[in-house]
Amino acid sequence: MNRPETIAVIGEGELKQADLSELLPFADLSEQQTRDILNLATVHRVAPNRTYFDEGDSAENFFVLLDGFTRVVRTTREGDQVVVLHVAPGQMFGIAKAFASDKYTMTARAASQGVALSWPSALWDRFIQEYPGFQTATRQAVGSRVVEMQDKIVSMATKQVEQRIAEAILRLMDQAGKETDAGVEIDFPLTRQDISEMAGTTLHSVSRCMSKWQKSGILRTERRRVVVCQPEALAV
Amino acid sequence: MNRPETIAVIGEGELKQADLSELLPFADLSEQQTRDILNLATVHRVAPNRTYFDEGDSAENFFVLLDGFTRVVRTTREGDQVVVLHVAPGQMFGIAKAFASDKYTMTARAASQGVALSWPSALWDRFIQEYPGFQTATRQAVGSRVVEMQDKIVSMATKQVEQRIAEAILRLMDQAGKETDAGVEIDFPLTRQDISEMAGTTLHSVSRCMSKWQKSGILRTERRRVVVCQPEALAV
DNA sequence: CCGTCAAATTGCGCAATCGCAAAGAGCGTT
DNA sequence: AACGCTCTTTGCGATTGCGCAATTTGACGG
Repeated sequence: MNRPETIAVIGEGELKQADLSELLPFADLSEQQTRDILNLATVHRVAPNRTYFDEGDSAENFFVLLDGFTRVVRTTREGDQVVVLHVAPGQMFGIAKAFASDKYTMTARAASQGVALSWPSALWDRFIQEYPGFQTATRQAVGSRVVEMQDKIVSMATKQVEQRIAEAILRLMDQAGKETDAGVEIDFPLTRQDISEMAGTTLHSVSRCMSKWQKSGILRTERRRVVVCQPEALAV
Repeated sequence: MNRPETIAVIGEGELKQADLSELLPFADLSEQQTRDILNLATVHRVAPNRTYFDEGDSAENFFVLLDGFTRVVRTTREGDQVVVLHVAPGQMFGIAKAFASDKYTMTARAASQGVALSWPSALWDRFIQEYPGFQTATRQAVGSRVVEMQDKIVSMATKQVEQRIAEAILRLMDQAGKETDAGVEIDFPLTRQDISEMAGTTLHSVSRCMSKWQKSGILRTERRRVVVCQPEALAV
């Protein structure tokens, strides 16, 4: 994995080509190309729980996440939030252009302090034509997100709450797992409410489940922190 | 809407450009181009409940549905089927190429007798380059299906079974509704089991709901047939 | 060090929905 | 016309998971 923090820390003026070239969408570019792309980019730093963009906004930009995790969320008329998918560093999001849409259909909310680059949507087609890896990267982005959504639908249709919670945690582990001596820790603050929004249930059920797992030693939790000790026990 | 049956009925040798040009992916083409595309196409006729392709198959072709309805389905290890989305005539499906994938991730099963055209996936990139409408059409196809999946996820996470069943029926109405004097009829055979797979519930719950609706005059059903009399009553 | 607030835990009752089983109905086939 | 098949209906009991409320815990700011 790339260490995108370096970009974030050193600030816009000093963005290095080396970093960008590790991002999938911009692989295999010349130095000059990389520099051009960076010159067109805007850097966003978003505090936890704030949004990169909101559902219904006109889709002026597309993004690549450099650091932090982002939840892509939909809010119902009743005010329930549902997490439709998760974005990890290195991935694109807000790619309405790939859907021939001029509005974002969901809200992108930072799960933890986040850094992203964005470009005006008007550049989308130009990037596709000029940069060979971009087309492929967008397809892969779309593909993996479609698969993620499929899995979620199947899971919600057929699995019980407990299994769905387990799946949500396993997925977070994959995306944001950090090895520690006690087990794999999920690398950003995570409330029961957050998990319930991913699993499509209530925070109560999540709390009960996780208490039970804590008792049997499968995982350990403190406030907003989760460490998974026995991932096998969560997988069905 | 186009009347794709004409294509189906008259057979491959006589496919007419006029029909193809009404399909979104191939809008705005010259006669010569249309002819070229048709020459490369294969016609598929698929009986109800048979598949165009199966989950895991290598994605050799992409399809455009001409006639009939198709369910795109995923099967769980336990054997439960979940309908992830529905394809109506004129739409593309099996577009693994748009997801940078070389395998189908789902099964496409004909809900009713169906006719589709297919092309080898190898032609995908060529079509995108050569035919202006194709790129846009694929983006729209992907976009609308992503939205459909989003809606489904939100719906399954927040709505009760009864509302989900109602939504499934309303969606079918939109896609396959045929006006009759009694109301809008869904234009292909549809079992309780089918509906339950769409709504993510059991056929029993579907049966109960629909009996209730039948009693209050909201809809009328016979074996495998559904006529919706008061669509407003189903919308929340 | 204390006050305040958000997050997490837990018990209890209830409503929704599943699962099973049995019976009935419609349709095509022989 | 009878048979067999699939689809449908319905009742009932078992569970799951939700909703509410009270309590506890931990973090943060002053």
